[in-house]
Amino acid sequence: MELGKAEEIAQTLRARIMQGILPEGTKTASERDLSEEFGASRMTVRRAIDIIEGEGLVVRLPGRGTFVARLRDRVVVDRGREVREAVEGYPMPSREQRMSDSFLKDIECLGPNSRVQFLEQPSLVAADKETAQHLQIPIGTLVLKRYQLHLVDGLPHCLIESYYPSDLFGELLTTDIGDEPLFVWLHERHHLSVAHTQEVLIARLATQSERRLLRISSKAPVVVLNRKVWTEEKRPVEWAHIIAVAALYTFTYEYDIAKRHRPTP
Amino acid sequence: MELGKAEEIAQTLRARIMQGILPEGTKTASERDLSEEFGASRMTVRRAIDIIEGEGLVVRLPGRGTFVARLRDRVVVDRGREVREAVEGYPMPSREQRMSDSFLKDIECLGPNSRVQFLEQPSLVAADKETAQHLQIPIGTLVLKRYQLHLVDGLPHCLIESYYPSDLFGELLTTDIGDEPLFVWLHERHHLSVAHTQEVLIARLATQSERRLLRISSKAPVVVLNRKVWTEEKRPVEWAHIIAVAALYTFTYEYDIAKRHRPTP
DNA sequence: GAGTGGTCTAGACCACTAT
DNA sequence: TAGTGGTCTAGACCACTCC
Repeated sequence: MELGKAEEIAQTLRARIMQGILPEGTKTASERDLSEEFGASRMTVRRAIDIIEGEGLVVRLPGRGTFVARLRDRVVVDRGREVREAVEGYPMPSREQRMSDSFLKDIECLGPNSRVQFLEQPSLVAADKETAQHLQIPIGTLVLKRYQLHLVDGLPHCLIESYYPSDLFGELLTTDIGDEPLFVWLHERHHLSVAHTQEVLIARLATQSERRLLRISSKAPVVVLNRKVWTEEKRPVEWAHIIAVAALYTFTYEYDIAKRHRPTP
Repeated sequence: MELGKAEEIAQTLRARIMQGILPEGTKTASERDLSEEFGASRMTVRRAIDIIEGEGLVVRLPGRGTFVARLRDRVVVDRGREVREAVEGYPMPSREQRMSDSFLKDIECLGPNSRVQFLEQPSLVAADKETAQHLQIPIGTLVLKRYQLHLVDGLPHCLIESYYPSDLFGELLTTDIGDEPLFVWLHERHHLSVAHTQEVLIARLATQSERRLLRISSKAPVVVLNRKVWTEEKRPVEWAHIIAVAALYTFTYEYDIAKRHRPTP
């Protein structure tokens, strides 16, 4: 098969990383050096690195260099385990690399070496049309807004913009719950249990502002995950917009299939 | 905020599409014309189009031109509806744009104007290590392999490479079940019901071969969905590797949260 | 044959990081 | 100050589609 020059270079670099010639965390040769080595222009080398960056093999840090990604850092978001646990006999997916293994710890959990940076101070804002609709409240109602950047080992992993009904969560403006998961706090404080969630996933290229915050290049894809959480009483208590660096995440969904064996006519 | 020139051009094009100045299906100005209009080099215009292509706003057809994507063509893969149906009172996600609304119709279903192209004739192949592990059979066991390209309105949407135990599905080598869903056939023929599934999603840039088959550019992301399906008897009956053009898909997952309100210590 | 997107070149300047 | 990645330029040739 005919390969472009950039694709050829990408394959060579890929092989070097896979074979351990370039170990995890290593700084690769600079783009200028690589263009000399491969007899290609720098733009072509950049396209090659774009490709393997999109695959999550390397991370680019402006001003510093390009580094081989630590594969173990890919976060496994594991959903529907409750279902699996209820149905014995199905093999469990590999546990290594797992950062979160319960909904409550979740994508928002703090793993080792990870931390959360608030991009804005949590505040009360008027719900726009979309937020109001999802939280089932009138437009303009005050809601608690949080805007966070999650980092692992200092590397940005995801952006979370989330909205909560202020009557339940408003006191978080003045109260610090530390590392306690939000929904654990909700149960202890208001005796409300989260019971149901809907997640809508889309993958696309990052926008300029997302790229700046997540420190990724212009060709790196992100996964946009819009999450809605309801309590047992069917009250929406969270509407979150999560932007995750695609190369750093794996999403696992596991669920039972309805006993309905024919498509509806 | 400081925007690059490419990002600026992307925003302008985005606005033209959103405001209907460039309606769905319209052919946009050529890259050369746009570079003249914006006073930018063609490479910069290409990067701008890369961006909005990654967002799914336009589709590039080599030799023909760049066309405004028909947004309604984004396929909504809707999972976990069984759960929602069992829990009354939760609002249903919007139905418009929905192509598949049941697992059995699923990502493999044929919507209007869609068709499946077999890239290889279905055949019996020896299971490699990965396939054998997932189907819980010895390495080298013969399995039925299917390799398909799914198109909607002539536009490639996804690639599906799937493996099935040959004792159950082997006769499909010589039997054509037409449009009947595979698992409906399985139930009618062998009285086996699919009961459980696991899906692992990753988003990344497409490889060269994927790009060729799916006719997308080198910066367009894809969603890789590895799916495993079990019967009620906990027997794996499918191991599938699905490559979907990210810009053409939305994945919706909806499920109940276990009644466990504390993270494990 | 004219027009299109796909790829590549050989430079250039910038902002940032490290020393 | 030297090195890095980020961006941009003004060309070039190719394969493909359409007329």
